[in-house]
Amino acid sequence: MRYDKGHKDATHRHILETAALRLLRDGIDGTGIAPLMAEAGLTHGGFYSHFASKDALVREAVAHTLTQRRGKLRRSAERADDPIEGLIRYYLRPIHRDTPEKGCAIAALSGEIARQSEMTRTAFTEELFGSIGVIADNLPEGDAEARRSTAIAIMALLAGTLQLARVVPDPTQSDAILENGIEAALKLARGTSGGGKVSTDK
Amino acid sequence: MRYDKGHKDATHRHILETAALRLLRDGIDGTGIAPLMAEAGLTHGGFYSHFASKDALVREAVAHTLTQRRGKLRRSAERADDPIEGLIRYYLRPIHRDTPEKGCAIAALSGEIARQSEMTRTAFTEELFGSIGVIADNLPEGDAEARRSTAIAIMALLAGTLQLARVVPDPTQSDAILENGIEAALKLARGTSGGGKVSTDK
DNA sequence: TGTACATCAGTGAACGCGCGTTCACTGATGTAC
DNA sequence: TGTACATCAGTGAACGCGCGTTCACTGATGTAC
Repeated sequence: MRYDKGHKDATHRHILETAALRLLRDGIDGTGIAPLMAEAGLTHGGFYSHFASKDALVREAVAHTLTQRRGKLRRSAERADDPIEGLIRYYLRPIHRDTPEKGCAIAALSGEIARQSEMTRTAFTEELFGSIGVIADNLPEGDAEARRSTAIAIMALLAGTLQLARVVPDPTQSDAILENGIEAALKLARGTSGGGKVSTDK
Repeated sequence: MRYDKGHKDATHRHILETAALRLLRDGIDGTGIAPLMAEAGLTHGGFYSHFASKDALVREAVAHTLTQRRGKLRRSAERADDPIEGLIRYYLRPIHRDTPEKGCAIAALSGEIARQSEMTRTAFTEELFGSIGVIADNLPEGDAEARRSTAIAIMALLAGTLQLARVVPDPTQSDAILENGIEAALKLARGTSGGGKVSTDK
């Protein structure tokens, strides 16, 4: 077809973005090459002129979406009066539970990523620590090392909370899990110095 | 063959236990009926005289293993001087990260369970709250409601931490995540009243 | 006690299907003359 | 400016394979007589 310059790159990115949404929604094993390419408006044969393998796609798509979402996470903190509270409440929004393709790749995929090739796990780890860095940057107290430690725990708590909220079918119970996760994350964020505004002060 | 009474029940349980290990190790999509039955020393055709479907097996196997492990979790608390610290340290042992079939089904499977039938999610939820109950029973302070809330957060933090530790390929970094999870879980467990023995008191 | 038969847990071939991957091909367009 | 050709992103049939599920069958043993 001899498309104009940049056409292939645009297609590549389009496949990547389509893949990211499907991976978040259906998981790695649940995402087939042929249906994915069809959703991107292409036929499956062309896939291998863009990616060496499904594993390579997963690696690239997950890194792509995590890098992109990291900016959204950062802005959710900047937008709020209390940055870390803004970030936590943004992450645990009901829409991020109900629409996994809008939610976090760490919550949606870390269980499956743990069973992938070391190359994929390494790529994921880099992005993971990028997101942890955004959390650390918005913590109100402590030196860099202490904030990093707290940020790791908050990341684990947020991802774990979103997963449990997705498992529980009853909406009321699931909402309570999200609210509970917000309170606990704030407690971790505010350290040993106090209960914060969410918990009932005396 | 006309096996003696109780033989079928024994086989059923044997399949269930073999399935639980494979599910924890390979995930739901990664567990095939034929290889599973072969590992149990049977042929795959017999599967459907024991279970109505793969979905039914998953439901039953995950419930089975979670009920069983709940006892181990409870004993890990009873064994320790500080029950909740014993429980947390038991859950986040490196062997539970390195050998998923010995670890927690909530950490290994909640990502995939979120995509299963509502029937399976309901069964899983019941077991989930059973485990949360064990954590709540071992918390040192607060009324029943407060302990339950804290227990939910600790459950999410522990499962999230184990998942992140499994993703990260570097052993030193992964160990640090586990240690960090222990500290954070203890902080949540000990509430607003103090830093506890793990964090550096002044 | 000895024989005939009913039972039913387990067998293994077969089903249609979707998977990841390969490959000979197409055909629109940029480039060379 | 007009024609011939090279390029290469995308096509679609085909590959072997493992999946979940079905089903006619086997054969050891408990039971009936």
